[in-house]
Amino acid sequence: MDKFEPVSSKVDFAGIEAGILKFWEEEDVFRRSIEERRGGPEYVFYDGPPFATGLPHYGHLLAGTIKDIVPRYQTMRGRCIERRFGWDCHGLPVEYEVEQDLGISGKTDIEKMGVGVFNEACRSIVLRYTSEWRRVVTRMGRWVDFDKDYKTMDPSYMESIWWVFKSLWEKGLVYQGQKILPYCPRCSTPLSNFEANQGYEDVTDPAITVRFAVDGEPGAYLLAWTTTPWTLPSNLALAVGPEMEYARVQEKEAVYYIAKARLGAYYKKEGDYESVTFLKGSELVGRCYAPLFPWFAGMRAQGAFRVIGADFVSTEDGTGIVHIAPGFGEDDYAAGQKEGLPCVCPVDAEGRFTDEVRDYAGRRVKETDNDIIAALKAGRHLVHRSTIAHSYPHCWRCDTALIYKGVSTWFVSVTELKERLIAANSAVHWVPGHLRDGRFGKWIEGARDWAISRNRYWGTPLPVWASADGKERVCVGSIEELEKLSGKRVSDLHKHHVDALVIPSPSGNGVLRRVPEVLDCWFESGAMPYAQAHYPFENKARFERNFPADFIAEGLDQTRGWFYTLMVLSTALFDRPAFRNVVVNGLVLAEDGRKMSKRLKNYPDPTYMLDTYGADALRLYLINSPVVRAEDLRFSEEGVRHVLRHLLIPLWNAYSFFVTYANVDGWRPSGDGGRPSSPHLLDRWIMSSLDGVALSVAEAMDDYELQRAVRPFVGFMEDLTNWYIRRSRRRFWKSRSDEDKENAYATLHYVLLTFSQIAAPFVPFLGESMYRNLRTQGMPDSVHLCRFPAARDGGRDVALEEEMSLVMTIVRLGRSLRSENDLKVRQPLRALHVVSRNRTLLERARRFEDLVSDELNVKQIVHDDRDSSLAELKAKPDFKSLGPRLGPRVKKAAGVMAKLGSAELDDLASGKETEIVLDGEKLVLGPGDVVIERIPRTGMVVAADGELVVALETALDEELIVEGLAREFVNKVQTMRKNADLEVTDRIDIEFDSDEMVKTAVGRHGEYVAGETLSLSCVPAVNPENAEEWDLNGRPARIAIRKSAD
RNA sequence: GGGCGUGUAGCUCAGUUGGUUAGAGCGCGUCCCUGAUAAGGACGAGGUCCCUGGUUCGAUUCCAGGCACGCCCA
Repeated sequence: MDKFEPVSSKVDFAGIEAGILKFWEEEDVFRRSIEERRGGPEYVFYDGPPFATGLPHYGHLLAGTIKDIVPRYQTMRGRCIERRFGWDCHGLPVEYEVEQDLGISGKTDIEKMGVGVFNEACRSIVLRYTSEWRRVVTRMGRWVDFDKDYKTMDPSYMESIWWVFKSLWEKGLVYQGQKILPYCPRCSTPLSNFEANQGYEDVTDPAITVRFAVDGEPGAYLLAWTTTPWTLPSNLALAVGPEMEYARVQEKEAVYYIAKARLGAYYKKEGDYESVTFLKGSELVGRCYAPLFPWFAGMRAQGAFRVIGADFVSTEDGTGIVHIAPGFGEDDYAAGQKEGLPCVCPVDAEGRFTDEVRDYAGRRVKETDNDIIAALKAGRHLVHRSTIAHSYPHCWRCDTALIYKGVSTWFVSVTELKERLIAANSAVHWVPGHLRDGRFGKWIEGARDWAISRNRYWGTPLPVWASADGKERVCVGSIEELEKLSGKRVSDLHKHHVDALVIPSPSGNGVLRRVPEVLDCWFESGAMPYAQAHYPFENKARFERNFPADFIAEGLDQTRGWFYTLMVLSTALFDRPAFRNVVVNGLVLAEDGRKMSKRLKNYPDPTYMLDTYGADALRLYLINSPVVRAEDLRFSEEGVRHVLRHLLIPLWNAYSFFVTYANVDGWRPSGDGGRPSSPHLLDRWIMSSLDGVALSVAEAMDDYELQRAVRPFVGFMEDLTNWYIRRSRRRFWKSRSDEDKENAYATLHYVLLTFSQIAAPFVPFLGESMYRNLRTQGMPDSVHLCRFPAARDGGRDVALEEEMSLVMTIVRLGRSLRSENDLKVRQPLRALHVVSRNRTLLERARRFEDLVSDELNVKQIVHDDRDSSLAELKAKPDFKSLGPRLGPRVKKAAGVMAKLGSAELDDLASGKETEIVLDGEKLVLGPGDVVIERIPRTGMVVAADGELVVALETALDEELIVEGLAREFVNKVQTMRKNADLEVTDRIDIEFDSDEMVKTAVGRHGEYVAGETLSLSCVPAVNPENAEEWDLNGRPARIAIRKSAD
């Protein structure tokens, strides 16, 4: 290979990416990037399993990008990182889909058709989108192993879950209890609270006020308010706030008790009742009342139907007297427990009244509201009836209104673990950091016991076998154990297989059968660290060596999901967090700030984005945004295009520039592609900047701050393309090869090659494409097999970087002066004055004299240390220094300093001390106490920045004008060359016609014109053929170019 | 109602260990450049740094209380 692959400046990123994907696959690069690091330090990554019931969206692409960048970077730091993809296979979403597919609904239907049939149907659909996922994830450039993926329905995975469960069981952390949970009557299952909260919707419900006749006070009633009339048959108590004020309202025919604060809501004016007296809630506590319905009236003997005191009673709405049904509300249940009340729950698994409530037996509870209200009215219990619009939870999957009811459920006692959870969490590095003690920390502190069981079918069964009376229980922790206990072969742990197995009672009392519940899929994903490794049945030593994970990354929604379940299980099992570093990403919203919605079509299709802009642009756009710090991102196609235009294309152009000229010159890197030792200041500067970038990127990546890691790219791209290459272009173009040209090539080659390595984790395709072409012999065939470029010790030359930034300031000021004075850069000027009292600064600027004069097209740079003639000096206090010293007098001092004379100002500017008088007191000012401002004197072509003043000599003489014309002429010819699509190496012949001045200019600067335009001849002609009209600084010209014969 | 986060230019976002002159990109206007061309440069307009108090010589920054938006929890 004696040339680089030609690189066109016209670039098709999507096409390049396709080629790189093919290369990765054919050369097995991903696998090699792991295998080559075997034996080295391992870096452990856990991938949170998605439900594959839908297609990946931007949220997945974002998380996937983070999950790719960090391991790619760590791989380049020498770590060995396995990345297994995972699939969340179990759970309600799948069951729901199958119900839809099969056209059935609810537990009755499922059991009628057979759990085995149903579960196998579930198994058959869970993986149906996996190939689509694989395609998109791969297209994004993410390296993750789909072949060695883990599935939560694998027998080995499920066996480990059993081991986890049994471990908790043995630690006494699992218990079965009754809890009031949000319950979906359609799915026949309790939901966790965080699931219930996913489905709040605004609905209108009945809101009725009913009266309860007080025992021993004929005609007196307690008023209670409820939005769930169907819970009234189960009423067992009424609660009041003991400290709250209540009113006893005397109406014509009855007496009503109601909270004083709620009087106004029920009585518009005082005349609505006859009289009113007040009493404290505590005075009502203990009074008894008559039940509304007969069915549980017998409970009176057990303490029901009396007034109790409770602290949750509020007067925000209702009557300040709360109807208590312990079977149907969390507060109610807790109050009931406290008061020793019985608990009734006459509702079956499908949300229908049981036979206990005779009148409504078999009917869905919500559907009985109206009949119950009618019955109450008939019984003269109803006082008021209206409706309320409020937010009420619905099943996040099937949209059915949830009910709250007591359910027999298995729990992990998280409350018992709380202190240990907090301790484990304190060791985790969260990005952003506030999550640790903020949202996640607070969540743990307030954690309640975790309901882990589901009364469903498609999930890992609880490995508990119990006797009919529930007194004997055996927890099984492995397949082997189950085989031994049941005497049967076991190959599948799903419900329809293991439910058939019975275990003989250890005490000889018949057989134990498995309890019906399956585990919540959150329990399964939380067990992922162990289960994906089939721990402890396999990989024991390896797992223990590599636990916890170094890194995970998911969305903010996992605070109460995966992050939490991972933490609970790892703490329960090992008293450690399951991950050391976690990057939390925010929500990707549509550009209009709303959620992305397929229905609204308010976002561009990911595939279209990938095809149009490429994965690298999309990745970089996502990463270079606050969404990697858990903030929201409004996704905008414009933003992706911006990344492409301002980062990727400039980089590509720089690369294309290099390759094009290197090939023209037949330049090849000598040696190993290591850092060249050029004496040229530009070369040394760009390499120093590059070191700075490598260092910043590494630092940010080591802190897991991805946006910070990407930020230096922007500045570097500016420096490289807009300064280094532009300023160095001539060094590449000059026809003679010499040492300087060699240095220029070697430097740019080194910089591009190194930068391809720095950028590789972020833009893996572009990085790879550049690297593959630029790499030298002996280097790995993929950039992703390289070591990340570390900033070399002493490689930085910070002084040089500061110098260059000074030079850039001078140039910026000079350009600004030209622009203000309408002097185009092509017009040479006599001189630029660089003026500063700071000799060091002048000295530094002097080193780049040639660069500045060339850039600003001036014949001479004049350095001077006297700035007073160009700019007026003004002094202001340096508040940082003088503020603490003078305190309140600092403002006065500012006034005095504003009036300083030129002699004093001169002294201060020259670094001498001076005195001012403040409140009659002498005050010595050192140079550190003042800030000197330079205000360019009006009427002069002067600009200032800090200690620096720059002035431009604008007078033109004949020589300058002629030279300007020559430049103008060259410029037009170049435009014509380009319009004619000539190669940069093509030679041309020029004929032109213009006035004498132009002819003089072309004649006098003939060599320059020939060199710039690669013209073999350039002659005046009377009427040149195919000439183009031009205006050269106001002089008409006709120019014709023709590609030379040879 | 509670928790967490966010609030800086028309838009997207940096920044501020407290220092009197708050930045970038996009967009807009004027001009320049045209061998980086899906570009580039200069200049300009555009800001009560959400509000109110407090601490301080000095607050966009720290503290307290509000407001708005988002997410989470009730």
